[in-house]
Amino acid sequence: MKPETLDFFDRVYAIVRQVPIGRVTSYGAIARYLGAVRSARIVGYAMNAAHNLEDVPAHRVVNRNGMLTGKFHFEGSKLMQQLLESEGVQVEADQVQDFKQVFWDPSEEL
DNA sequence: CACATGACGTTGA
DNA sequence: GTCAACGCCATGT
Repeated sequence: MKPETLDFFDRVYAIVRQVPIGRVTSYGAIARYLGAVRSARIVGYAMNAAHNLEDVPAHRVVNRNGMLTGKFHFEGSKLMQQLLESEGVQVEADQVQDFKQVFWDPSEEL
């Protein structure tokens, strides 16, 4: 692992950790906040790496569509939805309901 | 060193 | 409005 990359990952983790309960954010929003608008995919990659870290609630991070794209990467396919619902986020068909409301933009609220 | 892959996003048809 | 293709950048082989 390269130090610089770790820094990027660390930044992503920092943002995800600061996501309020009952709120979700998107990979692109995080990438944009970090100034890496074109690295939205890398954010997802970071989540994959963060998969082992308990401090990083990856379940609060969804794609721009509000769809739980990474649910398959969790232990159980339903775990992600379960966690979100447990926090008060309505999820249906692997999609966050009222995504516009629960959406948390670090660039605006942080 | 070059090729293929991926928890995404944007643009064009 | 939906669907397909391209681009971006880090990782793994």
